[in-house]
Amino acid sequence: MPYLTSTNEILAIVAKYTTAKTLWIDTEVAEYKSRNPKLSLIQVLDDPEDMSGDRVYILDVLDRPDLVVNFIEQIMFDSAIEKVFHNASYDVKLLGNKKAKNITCTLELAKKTPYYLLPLPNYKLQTLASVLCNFNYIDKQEQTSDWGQRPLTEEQIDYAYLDCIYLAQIHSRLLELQTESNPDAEQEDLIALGTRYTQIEEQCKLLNSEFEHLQERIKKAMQAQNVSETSFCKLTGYERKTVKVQFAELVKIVQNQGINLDFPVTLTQKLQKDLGQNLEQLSVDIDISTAWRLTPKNQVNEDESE
DNA sequence: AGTCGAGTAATGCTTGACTA
DNA sequence: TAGTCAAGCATTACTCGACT
Repeated sequence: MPYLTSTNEILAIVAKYTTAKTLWIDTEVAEYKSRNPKLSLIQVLDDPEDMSGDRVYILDVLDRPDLVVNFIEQIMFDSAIEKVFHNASYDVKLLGNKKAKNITCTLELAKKTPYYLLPLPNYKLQTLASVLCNFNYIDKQEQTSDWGQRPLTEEQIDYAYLDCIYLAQIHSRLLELQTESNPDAEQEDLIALGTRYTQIEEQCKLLNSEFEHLQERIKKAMQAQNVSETSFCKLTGYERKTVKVQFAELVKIVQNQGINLDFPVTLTQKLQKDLGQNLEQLSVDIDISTAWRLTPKNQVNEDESE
């Protein structure tokens, strides 16, 4: 895990990365609580197979805006290079923001994976690494350490490069899960799917009804007993505020005050009916969409059907 | 601490089955 | 044919969790 501090070395490796197809990237930030967090490290891996860390380069960019700008322009803005991050929105904000191209976020990939295929208590990098790739004993202590200090400790460097390794491994496992869970709709076995569907339908109903019932009872009971927290759950109430006005009054004030306010209003069936003939004078926008609905058939038993 | 998208719960709307 | 009802959607207002 080469740790690079010299300008020339960093420029050279970034130049090399411009020909990469995919890069796995993580950053460490100093003063993250302040209003102006600054980049401390950019860790880059260009070979997902590497588990030794030899291919993770740690670029020290603390107080080196020139190097950061160079990285952003050479790598982040290049749509030919796929950049993989965990919770990309955080890192990308410091690395070119909206103009960054071709970003992949493993957090989003993981969340998109159906829960039953990837049942996890949370989607932290650490959790994904241990469940998906069997990396246990991950120490996250350094995450909140002082990334603005120099020299960095050995532990900090170790932590910094390991995150990239986890990232690449997680990414590849997530891609596997994705292909597995997104089969070609043309090729699906409708019989097998239907069998499974009816198989769990009854369980689903039973569980759901009990679950919802319990939820209601607990809510009611906690309110009645004035308990806000038990060892199982907590109950929080909040006020929902909705501001309403009569339509006629709104129209009047907009006209009288010359307020620039215009937006489409959905004409519900009731409104359409109320408008009656007048509807024809309006230049309505009609949006047509198809909603698909699955209705299970009651499988009739062969013996009973006669 | 700050951000931003995703999740959640309540509420209202639409639709289609059912009835008379 | 019109009225009623429940299931399923859509929308809204708010919270949560991920990163450092």
